[in-house]
Amino acid sequence: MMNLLLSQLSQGDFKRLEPYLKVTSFKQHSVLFEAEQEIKHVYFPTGAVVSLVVTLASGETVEAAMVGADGVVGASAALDGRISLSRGIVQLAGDIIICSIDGLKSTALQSPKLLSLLIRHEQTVYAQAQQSAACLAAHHVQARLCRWLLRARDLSGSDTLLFTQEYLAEMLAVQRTSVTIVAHTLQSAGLIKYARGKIQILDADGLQDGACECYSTVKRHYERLLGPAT
Amino acid sequence: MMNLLLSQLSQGDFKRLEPYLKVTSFKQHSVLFEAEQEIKHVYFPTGAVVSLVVTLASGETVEAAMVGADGVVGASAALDGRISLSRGIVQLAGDIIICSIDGLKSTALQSPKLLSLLIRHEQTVYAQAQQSAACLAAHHVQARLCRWLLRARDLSGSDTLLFTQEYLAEMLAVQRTSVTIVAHTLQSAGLIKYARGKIQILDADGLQDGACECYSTVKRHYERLLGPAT
DNA sequence: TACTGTCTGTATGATACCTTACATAACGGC
DNA sequence: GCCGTTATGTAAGGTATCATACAGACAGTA
Repeated sequence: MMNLLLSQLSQGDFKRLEPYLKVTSFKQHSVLFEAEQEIKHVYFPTGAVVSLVVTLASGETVEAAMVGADGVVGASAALDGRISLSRGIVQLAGDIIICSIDGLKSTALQSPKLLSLLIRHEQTVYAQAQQSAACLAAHHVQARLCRWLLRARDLSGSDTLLFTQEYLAEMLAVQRTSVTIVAHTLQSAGLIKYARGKIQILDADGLQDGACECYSTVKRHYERLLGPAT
Repeated sequence: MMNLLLSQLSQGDFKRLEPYLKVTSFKQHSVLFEAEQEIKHVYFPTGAVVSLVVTLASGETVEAAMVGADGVVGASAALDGRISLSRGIVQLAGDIIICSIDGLKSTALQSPKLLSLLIRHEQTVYAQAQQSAACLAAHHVQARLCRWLLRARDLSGSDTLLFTQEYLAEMLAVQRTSVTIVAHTLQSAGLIKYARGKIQILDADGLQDGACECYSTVKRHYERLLGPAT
């Protein structure tokens, strides 16, 4: 599987970027970078799914955005600033194409097409963050969980997701017991099936009915800016 | 008063941009653009303060970021995409320097300095959005109000702010009655004084003690990327 | 088989905030 | 000064979620 941004590059651009690329496998829960640290690499997931999370002084973490093979992590900071704004963690294990920030920046400044892709992609991530803000303020845990599962499914391309309720709780910024309750509800409704860290999505359409609008809003923004993600 | 981004441009860059600039006054609550619309202009506030808000299907609005003379609104979309991701509203009346998106884009592609400023600024807005997400998820109304008032004070440069509780409630994504209660508490504590849409900040340090970490986190991100805003 | 750690279920009281409703108070126009 | 409008205060019941605690179920290991 390839990364959707890289696959949109011209052959020439890709050749120019290629010397700086290196594929690496990451395990679930790996931390790619911490917030407010100098970053040295840019991450183009191919199989892995990465989340950008804010960490608060209390230790609590809140997810702002999720990126998979449809995007890139750290590109904006690579172009300028060079400091991460959030923590980047691997939600779902898989491969990531790592690129040096200097390689990306020099290539982007020579390739309007690449620069354009990065600028538009950055907007899709921004759109996710602002939608997360609205979602956390206005929507209930159950709708948020449905949204989250659908998003993880889209990015992983699989109906089986390896997440414990504990972990979901952290991502949704709620208590673990709250996740237990709504997960139970969703299972009773026949939408999902889960056991000990393994969640199967049985009825994606049903999940979408239960999800808040944020799922489709984020998708719409993405498709407008970068085309269908298939 | 000048815009902080524009004032960092070289004389040559500014001269190139100048033909596309036009100062306009905006009243409070003006809508600069709606979400998901084609944008034609970029906004450099000088006296005005602008908020970027997400509107949900329910009609509820949630603020993701606030920009004043320290920044620019719509620049990222101007560089590419050309579609707004959120609604832009004027929080506090004042002047805004309007620039055509074509003018900004062509100038930015010729001026690495301007492009760099825009890219770094975009990150400060992203940082606000993700912090808003965390804040809405984890922090109480009182701390959020303190944060919000301090931010509005910084951007307006004034200790007197013209906001009704109704309006504050919308920005904080809570009920008006909740604002009344915490505003009353803050007034009793001698931190603010308010009456019929006019809020005076009496003790900014006290407010900062009551505010959540998000206020200083956002400020720190900004200063790292663009220097002290003074 | 027993043991241990992890994951999930459930219960219970607390609480921040919602929702709705209505009362009071200030301002602006006439 | 009167009156409609807007802004703020307050009350009372409801609810989603928190916080904490503990119990049961499953998987891996010895």
